Amino acid sequence: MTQTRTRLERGRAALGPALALVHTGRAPTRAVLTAELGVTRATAGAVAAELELLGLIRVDTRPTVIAGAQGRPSHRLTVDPDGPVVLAAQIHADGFRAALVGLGGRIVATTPGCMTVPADPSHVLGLVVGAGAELLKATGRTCLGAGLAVPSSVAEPDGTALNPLHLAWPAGAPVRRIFAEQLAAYGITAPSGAPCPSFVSNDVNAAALAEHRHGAGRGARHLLVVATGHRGVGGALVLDGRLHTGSSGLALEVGHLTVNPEGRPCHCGSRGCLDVEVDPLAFLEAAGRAPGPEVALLEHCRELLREEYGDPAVRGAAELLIDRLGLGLAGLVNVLNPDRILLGGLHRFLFEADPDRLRAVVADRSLWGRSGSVQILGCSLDHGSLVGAAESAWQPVLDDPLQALAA
Amino acid sequence: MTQTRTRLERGRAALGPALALVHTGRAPTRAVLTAELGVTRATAGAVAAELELLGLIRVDTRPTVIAGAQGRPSHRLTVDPDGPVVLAAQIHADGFRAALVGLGGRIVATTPGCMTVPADPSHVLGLVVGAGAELLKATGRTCLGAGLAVPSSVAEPDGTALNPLHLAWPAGAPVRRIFAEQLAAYGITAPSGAPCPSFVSNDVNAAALAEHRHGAGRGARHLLVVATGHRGVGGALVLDGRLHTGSSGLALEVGHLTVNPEGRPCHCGSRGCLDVEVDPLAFLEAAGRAPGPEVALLEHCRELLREEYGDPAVRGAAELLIDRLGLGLAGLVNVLNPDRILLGGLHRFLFEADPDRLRAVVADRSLWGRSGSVQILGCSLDHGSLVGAAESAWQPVLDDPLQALAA
DNA sequence: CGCTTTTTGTTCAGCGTCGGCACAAAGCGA
DNA sequence: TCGCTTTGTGCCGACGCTGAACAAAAAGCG
Repeated sequence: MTQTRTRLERGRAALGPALALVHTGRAPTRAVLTAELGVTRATAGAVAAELELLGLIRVDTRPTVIAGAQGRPSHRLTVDPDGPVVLAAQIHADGFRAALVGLGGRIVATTPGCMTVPADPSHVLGLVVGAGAELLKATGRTCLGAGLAVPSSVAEPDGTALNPLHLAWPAGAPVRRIFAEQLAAYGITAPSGAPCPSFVSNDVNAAALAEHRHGAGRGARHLLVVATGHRGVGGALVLDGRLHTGSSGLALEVGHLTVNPEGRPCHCGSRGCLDVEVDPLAFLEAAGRAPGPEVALLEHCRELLREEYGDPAVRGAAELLIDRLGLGLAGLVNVLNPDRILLGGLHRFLFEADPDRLRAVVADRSLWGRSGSVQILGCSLDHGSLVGAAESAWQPVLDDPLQALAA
Repeated sequence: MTQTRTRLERGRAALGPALALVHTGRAPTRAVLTAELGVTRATAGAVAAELELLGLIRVDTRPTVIAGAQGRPSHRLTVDPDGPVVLAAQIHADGFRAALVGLGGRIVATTPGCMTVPADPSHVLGLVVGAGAELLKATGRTCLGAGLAVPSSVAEPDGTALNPLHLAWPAGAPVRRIFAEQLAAYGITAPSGAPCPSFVSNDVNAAALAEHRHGAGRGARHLLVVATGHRGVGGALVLDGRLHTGSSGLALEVGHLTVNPEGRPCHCGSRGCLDVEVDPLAFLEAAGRAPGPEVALLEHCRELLREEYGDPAVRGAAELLIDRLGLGLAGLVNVLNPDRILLGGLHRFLFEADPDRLRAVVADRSLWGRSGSVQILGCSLDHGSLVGAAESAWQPVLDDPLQALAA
């Protein structure tokens, strides 16, 4: 009943991988695409033409000569800047943000960060989806999917938020269902009119995915991400380009690794957990500073570490926390053996205050710190969780562009 | 130059998956194979015929009627009992064992367990490969590959044993190279005459692979295996049918999780590690028993747990160790979120002494013990490491039978 | 004891896809 | 201006899969 818009002769199977290569910037030209896909030039050409016809990428045939290169100049491949987008949404303790994200992780449009206390899930998700609907109307873009990042474990396959404590939501809130309902309520659908494919994920998981594809995690085979927000520690693992969320979405709950056997009690029943030993409050307390207003806790820590690292109290507190963080990371290295670790939030600021100290602790306290060398870096994206939420929504398109665009 | 032995018209891509299904017993008939592969009956028929022609499986066309089934009886698919084998070898603290293992994890022939102190790697590997050569000569089987399991971390990609402490080998011994050399020295080659494909892996990793394919781990998506041998604790993780060994082969070093903050010092520099808190010596000491001879330590523990569980000292020691093991497992559950855990060695005996206690501890001490339900079982194979070593050697055949048999 | 129904195995035509090849195009350097 | 190198494109042939028709082997049923 629907006309086949293209007669694709070859390259159907390579369509997804090809799009993923352009999406992550690993295929700047058609020649590179040919090599990366391991197909003939003919097939790569057909694939590029088809992706252009689908409105996903642009093939720039103008002779853009690369200096020093011999032979005929290759056609440049870029993500179509006017192509379709996905709706990305992020909820955090202080508010929310909605954005439209194109291929390549490019934020096409975004709301300002909206400050509000996200008490009731339906209400907040209504606000953020409503903001997204405004953006869609204003830009006139087609929307292929929607992704949401929340600061909570998300149980699979039901899509419920198990511990959205920082949001004051009820535990077990059916976030995926509410998100889908709000999308429907605001009339956000797939081009076909079918319900918009929607995805909910933990914010650190989302950020890890974004970093792996567009940030400091590019090229890592086994990427471990550990980050603090205002409270609590989150972890994520990207294995061979795919998020490892465990059998029920609850993997990488790294907040309750013991990093200080004589430490303060944790709500989990144990004591000295990473969650309570290496967070902004613990840092400020160790540095002998007043905690200040809740919203600015993290920024306060960053300022201290940047401006007052000469102060022995600050430096001592930092070193104490770096050592404990290193102990936790070493435990994870022993279990996961990643080739790269990215740190976010306070962990990143602590790391950047004294990179060598953290590296040394991890190497000393992990069994094969020296042999199984692991690279440690800070997260590099400004809105990692937001872009990562978009990534999860892009995934079906990257897996099978034809099917995803038809739906 | 070499004649193509078969004219394969269809099913080339499905050949490997089909063999894997028969290998793991998930395709007892051609009809099931058709459904599992998601191809047409025609393709499944061609695949089965080709695999039979390659001498890997048998298609039994005799009318083996299954009671209660309507319609035409399906042809039964079985692994060819007279087909090719791989050489499997295992080194442990007390000696070694060599075996020939066919498809389906069937041990076709094996040496008795040879007791010796495996001091020099070249010497022991010479002995075990020599024993394997004898078996090959005696049975006249063709050998498609060789796998070796050792009680040590094996670094990738170099194939060196990093901590073969229980073998008194030097750390960093190039086990993979030595194994390949000994295979060449004993004239064990691929049918083509090329060097025999050889693989070295950690013994717990090997056992995990075997359990996943032929034992208590069948059907698990994320399988965690934790086991003790005589000394030390090993872990392994099978993700979606593939062993997760980390970026340099050193993942799942679970021996140094802290399970008793005030515990005994460990050689790793920390204290209260799983490695020293839940092993046979710790158990016997807690039970107030004399350790006895090194070789029989594990068997001694098993006897105690089976015969004298009524003794309050034994029971108390068991419960203490179960609680500590549970704490360690809970940490792993938080990080990995597996859907099944298998326990081996002393851990298995402790678990079987009081399954409910261990399950309760894991549920209580892991964050989502109740929600993300994890199944705990004991290992089920007699020679898991041996069969697992064979599995690693079978892998290329399962991935691409045509290429593997041609090589 | 036929016949029908159900399920499975086999053969064959059709065709979608892909590799390989030849040719054209586009820049560089002598 | 003429090779040389690299890249893009059209065309042919072949591989390998789907689908359908047909055959076979049991169970159910009057």
